[in-house]
Amino acid sequence: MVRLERRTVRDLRRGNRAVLLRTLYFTGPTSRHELSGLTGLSAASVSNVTGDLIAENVIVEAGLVESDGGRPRVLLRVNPAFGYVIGVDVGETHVHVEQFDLDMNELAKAEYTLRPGRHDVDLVVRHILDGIDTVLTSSGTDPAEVMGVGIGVPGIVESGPEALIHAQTFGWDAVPLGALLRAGTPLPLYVDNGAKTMGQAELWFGSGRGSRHAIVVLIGTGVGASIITDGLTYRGVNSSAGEWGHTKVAVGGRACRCGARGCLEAYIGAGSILERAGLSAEMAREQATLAELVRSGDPVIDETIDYLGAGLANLINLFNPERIVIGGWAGHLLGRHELPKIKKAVLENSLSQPFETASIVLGRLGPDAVALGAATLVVEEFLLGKAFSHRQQPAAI
Amino acid sequence: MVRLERRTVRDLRRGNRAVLLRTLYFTGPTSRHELSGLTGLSAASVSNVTGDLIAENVIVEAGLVESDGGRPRVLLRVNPAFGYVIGVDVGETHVHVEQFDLDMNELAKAEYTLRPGRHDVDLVVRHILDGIDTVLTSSGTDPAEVMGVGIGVPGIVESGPEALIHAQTFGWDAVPLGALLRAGTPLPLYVDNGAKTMGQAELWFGSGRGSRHAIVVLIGTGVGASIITDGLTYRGVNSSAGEWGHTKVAVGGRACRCGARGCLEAYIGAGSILERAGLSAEMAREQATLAELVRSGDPVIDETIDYLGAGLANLINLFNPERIVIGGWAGHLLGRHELPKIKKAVLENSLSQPFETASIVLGRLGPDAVALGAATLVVEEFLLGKAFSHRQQPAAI
DNA sequence: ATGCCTTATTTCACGGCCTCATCTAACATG
DNA sequence: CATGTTAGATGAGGCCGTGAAATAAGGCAT
Repeated sequence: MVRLERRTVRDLRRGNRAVLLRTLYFTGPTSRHELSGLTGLSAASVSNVTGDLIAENVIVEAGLVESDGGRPRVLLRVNPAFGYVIGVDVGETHVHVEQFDLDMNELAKAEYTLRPGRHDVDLVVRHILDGIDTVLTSSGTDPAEVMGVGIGVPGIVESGPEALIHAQTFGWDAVPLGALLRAGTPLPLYVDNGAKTMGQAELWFGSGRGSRHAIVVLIGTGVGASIITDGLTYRGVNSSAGEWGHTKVAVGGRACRCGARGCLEAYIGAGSILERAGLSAEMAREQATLAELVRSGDPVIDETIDYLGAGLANLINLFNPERIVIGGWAGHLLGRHELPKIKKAVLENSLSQPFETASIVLGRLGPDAVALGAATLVVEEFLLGKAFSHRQQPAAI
Repeated sequence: MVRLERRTVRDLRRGNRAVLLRTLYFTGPTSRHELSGLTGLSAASVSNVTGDLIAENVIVEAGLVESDGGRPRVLLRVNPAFGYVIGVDVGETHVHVEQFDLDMNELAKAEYTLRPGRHDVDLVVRHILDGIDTVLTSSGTDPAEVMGVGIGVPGIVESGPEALIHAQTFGWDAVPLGALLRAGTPLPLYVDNGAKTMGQAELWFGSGRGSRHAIVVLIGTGVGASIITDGLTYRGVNSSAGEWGHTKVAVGGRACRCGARGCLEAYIGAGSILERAGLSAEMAREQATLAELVRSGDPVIDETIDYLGAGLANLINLFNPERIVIGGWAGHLLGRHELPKIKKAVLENSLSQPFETASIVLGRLGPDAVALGAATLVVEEFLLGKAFSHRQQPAAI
C-alpha cells in the first residue's frame, strides 16, 4: 500500500532546496541560470534558495564564466569544507577508516588488520573508534565538523538504533554494533551492509553513474549485491534485501557455508571456486591462487562462469535493470579476463527483452569503494536535507 | 541516480488531494475530522480539499455518526459512480472483460473462449473491443463515463504507446496490442502483464492488503510474479521485471519452453509437473490431473515443493518482503494442501532473518483477480490524480 | 423550553512559497 | 562612453496550509 504523506508549504521549500543541492552536487560547478534550466525552478526561486544556501555556507561561489557579450555567470558549487564524512570498511581481514570532504577527496586514512577467523566484536569496535580519532587528528578536523560516520559491514544489518548485525562468516549473531559504537562516540552513525555501500559508491561515482535501475554485485570470498531501484538502494522491510549470494541456483547442490545447499556463493564465491578446483587454498594466498586459475583457463572457471551467468540472468529477469556492475576482487578478476564469456552465459539464461536493455560492465572503483560508499550514506542524508520520506534509509543512530 | 523534481505550490495541493482521496478510498467512509488525523492535514485543509472534491462530485457524503454529546460527524466516501473502469483478462484459454464501479463492484461481464494454441491477435483484439461494447451496453453505461480500460496479458509488455507484447507461449513477438486496440476505441488503455495486475488485486483487496513490500506469485501453466516495493508494483526499466518463472534454480537442468534450461517454470509450472510425473496431459484436463496428483501425494509433488521452496526463498533473500502471496490455480492447489511443507522448504532455503519477517499466505481472490487487477490500473491513475511522479506506470495510451 | 456543554466543521488572517514581469548588474563591442 | 546582451535580484500576485476563532449541530440537565 502506498503511503503518501501530506506536505506543507515548508516541505515544498525543503524539497526544492534538496533538488537544487543534489543537482549542484552531481553536476559540479553550475551557474544560477543553468540551475534554473536543470531543475525546472524559476530563476527567481533559484536566486532565493541559493541565497539561503550561500548564507548557510552550504554552497559557495566558484569563479566566473564569461558569456559572449553579457554579464558573466557566477558558478556555484557545494562547499567541500562545509562538513566532513567518515567511511568505515569492516572486511574479513581488515578495518579501514577513511575521512573525506564533501567532494569525496580522501583527507586521511587509518588501517587495521584482522587475523582471519578472529572477529572479536570488541576489537573491531576499538579499531573503528580508534580509527575515527586517528583520521580526525591526522587531518586536524574538529569533530564538530563531522557530519557522520558510515560503516559497511558483512552480513545482514537490521535497521534500528542497535544496528544488530548477523554475519555468519564472522560468527556474529545479533551483534549490536550500533549500540557498542554509540557508547564510544557522539557522531551520527550509519551502519549498512558492505555490498550496499559499495553499490552506492559505484552508483554515484563509478560504473553505475546515471542509472536509475542498476545492480552492483560484489564477488569476493562472499557474494552479495546492491539493488538500486529508482535511484536508491533497495533495502526491503528489514534492510536485508540483496542477499544474492544465497539464492539457489542448483536445488540440492553443493553445501554452502550458510548451511543450505545450492547457493550461488557455493559456486562463485572465491573460496568455493578454489575448493571446486580441488585446492584448499589458504585465505592469505586466495587471490593469487584464483588469479592463476583464471590465467590458466582452468575448466572450473568455465563452470563458474556458467553459474555466474545464471545468477546474473536471474537478476535481469527479476529486476529488469539498465545496468549490472560487477565488483569485488574476484568479480574483477573474472570480469577482466572473461567478460565476453560471462555475457554469453547471461544471454543463454535470460529473457531477451530484459537482456538487451541491461549493459553488463566492470566496476570502476577499487577495493576502497566500501569505505567510500559508507561515507556516501552520510552525504545522502545531507543531500536529502532530511526531506526524504518514503524510502527506508539506514537511519542515523 | 535519484531524480528529484521541483514542485510548485500547486503540486502541493494536487499531492494533498491525492493523499486525502487515497485515504478515503482505502479506509472507506470517514469523517473530515478523522481524515485530519489519518492524513496529518489540518482540519482547515481537509475542509478545503474535501470541499473541492465534493463540488467535483468525486466524493459524496455518506451518512452521519453521532458522537457523544457533540455535533455528529459527516461521513465522506469516494463516489462509486463518479466513473467506471473496465478490466480485461487475456488468458491462455479465454478473454474476460469486466466492468466495475469505483468500489469495484462488478457491473457487467463478457467472456470469450480461445481455442488452446490459437491466439490470433486480431481475434483477441476483436474479443476485447466487442467485450467493451457488450459490458457497456448491458450495464447501460455511457462510454464517456468510463475512466479507462486495463488489460492484463501474458508475457512481457513494453511500456509505450504501442504496448508491444512479447509472449512466447502465445507466439506473440512484438505484437502492438495497444496500437491495435487504439484503432478500435477512444478509451484510455493501460496494458500490463497479467501477473502484475493480479498482484495489484491481491495487494489492494486480497491477502496482500496493507503490506508495503510484498510479492505475489502466480503459478498456473506459466509462472510469474508481481513484485511490490514501497507499495507500488515494481516494473524495472522496461516494465519486464518480475519474470520469476524463468529464473534458474538448476543450472543445466530441465529444458523450459522458453528455450533455456533449469527455469523454475520447468519444475513448478503446471504442465511441467505433469510432464515430470510422466503424464502428457491435455490442456483441457490439466487442472483435474494435477489435483489428482496432489491428492494422491505423488512423489513428484514433493519434488515440486522443493523447487517452489527454493524459488520463493530466492525472492525472500533478494527482496526481503513482509509478505508472499501464492496465487494462480496451480498455486492454490499446492498451497491449499501443502502450505506447511512449502513453508518448510522455504525455511531450508532462505536466510533466517528475512525468512522470519516474511509471512507466506494463499491468495484470497479467485481467478477473476487478473481482470479486477487490470481495472485497478485505471483506479490507481485516478487516485494519484496524475500527480505521481518518479515511479513508472503503464501510461495510458 | 432553555441554556450550557461537547464535538465537528468552516472561516479568516497570516506567513511561506513559487512565478511572472520588471529592474539592476556586469560584461563586450564599437 | 553609449549600446547591446546576458545574469541575477526584486517585488507584486496568486496559492497553499495552519492556527485561532467562529459557527453548526447535536446532547443533557434544569
